[in-house]
Amino acid sequence: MSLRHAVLGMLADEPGSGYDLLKRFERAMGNVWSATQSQLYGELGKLETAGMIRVHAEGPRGRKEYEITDTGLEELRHWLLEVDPRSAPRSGSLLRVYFLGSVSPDQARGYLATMGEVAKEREKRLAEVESSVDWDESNESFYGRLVLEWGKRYSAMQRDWAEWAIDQIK
Amino acid sequence: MSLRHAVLGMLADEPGSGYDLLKRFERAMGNVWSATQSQLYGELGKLETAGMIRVHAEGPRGRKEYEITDTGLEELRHWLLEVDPRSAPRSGSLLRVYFLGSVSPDQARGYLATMGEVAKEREKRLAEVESSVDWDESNESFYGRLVLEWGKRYSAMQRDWAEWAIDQIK
DNA sequence: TATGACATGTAACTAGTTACATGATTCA
DNA sequence: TGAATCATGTAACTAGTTACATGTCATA
Repeated sequence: MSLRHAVLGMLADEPGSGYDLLKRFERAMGNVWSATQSQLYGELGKLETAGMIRVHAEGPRGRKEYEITDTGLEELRHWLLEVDPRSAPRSGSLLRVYFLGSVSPDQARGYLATMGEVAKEREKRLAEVESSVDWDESNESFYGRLVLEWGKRYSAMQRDWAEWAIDQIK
Repeated sequence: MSLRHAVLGMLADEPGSGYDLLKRFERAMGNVWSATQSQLYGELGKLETAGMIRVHAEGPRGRKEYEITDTGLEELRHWLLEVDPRSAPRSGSLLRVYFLGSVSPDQARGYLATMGEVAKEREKRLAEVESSVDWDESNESFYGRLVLEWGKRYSAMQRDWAEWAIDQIK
């Protein structure tokens, strides 16, 4: 149950409405987690019921701005420090590679080439994020940069691997 | 819906029972996808109803050995070649990094160190798989090796990144 | 005044997890 | 004969997706 913790983490950085959080998912955090609008509003409701967040301001158009409570902060820290971070790996694109024996070598190379392209696009997008975000001295910026660097290394790895893999298919 | 395709892909390599497939998930494919026993048997039932697999032999203890049908092979190829492989990224361990500002620098370093350890364990496990599997000339072996190489590169990247990240925290 | 961004919610579905339940076969 | 492994299934739950539904506010 990580959406819950993503929401708590974002609200620990700064309060915001469901709409705000959705933007933040799309923008900075989209690389490592995503959520649909529907799921997000549902989770906000549950977190409020559980006393982990509370409405601290209301705005126009029914806007409800949430902030994290002490209970919520406690839950966030518990998750960060005491819950085993290992999770079931789930990579659809790598899963496909296993089964490329079911198509022709040319088609297999084509698939791997697409994987390489996707990695390149990702690198490009991350470079844009890097230059467009104004990195201040906040914790959010600091750890955000660590995650960004991870994304860059990951994309580069994937690109190199895809090129290598294409060469392996005679 | 990738479990369905994982099952089709495995049965395209060779027929097997639910129990067999479960072993294969744990063993070779665990790095990129996993499934619970419960989910697997459910999916086998649905695939049989859909005419994508069929029971081709029965054994002791109610064992049902499935094989893929032409309809199933068609579905597998469709998925491999025509379905956009991009999927929502979902990395719980990286998500946590975003929020390390909510704990002390020491605790943050501790978390990153754990990530590095996990990567090292993974490298070790993959090395064991590499030496224990008998890599023949089959397609399954060939593409399996590509995936294994990906895992090795991924783990090495993660380990290096974790070491770098720890150094960033003053 | 109409368009686009802001803003929230619900219903119905698919995917995945955890726990329970049962029984057969092998082999030490 | 007892333990490990083989083997399948169901029930109840949580997580995530897609589609629908509604309305407000700013501004061009």
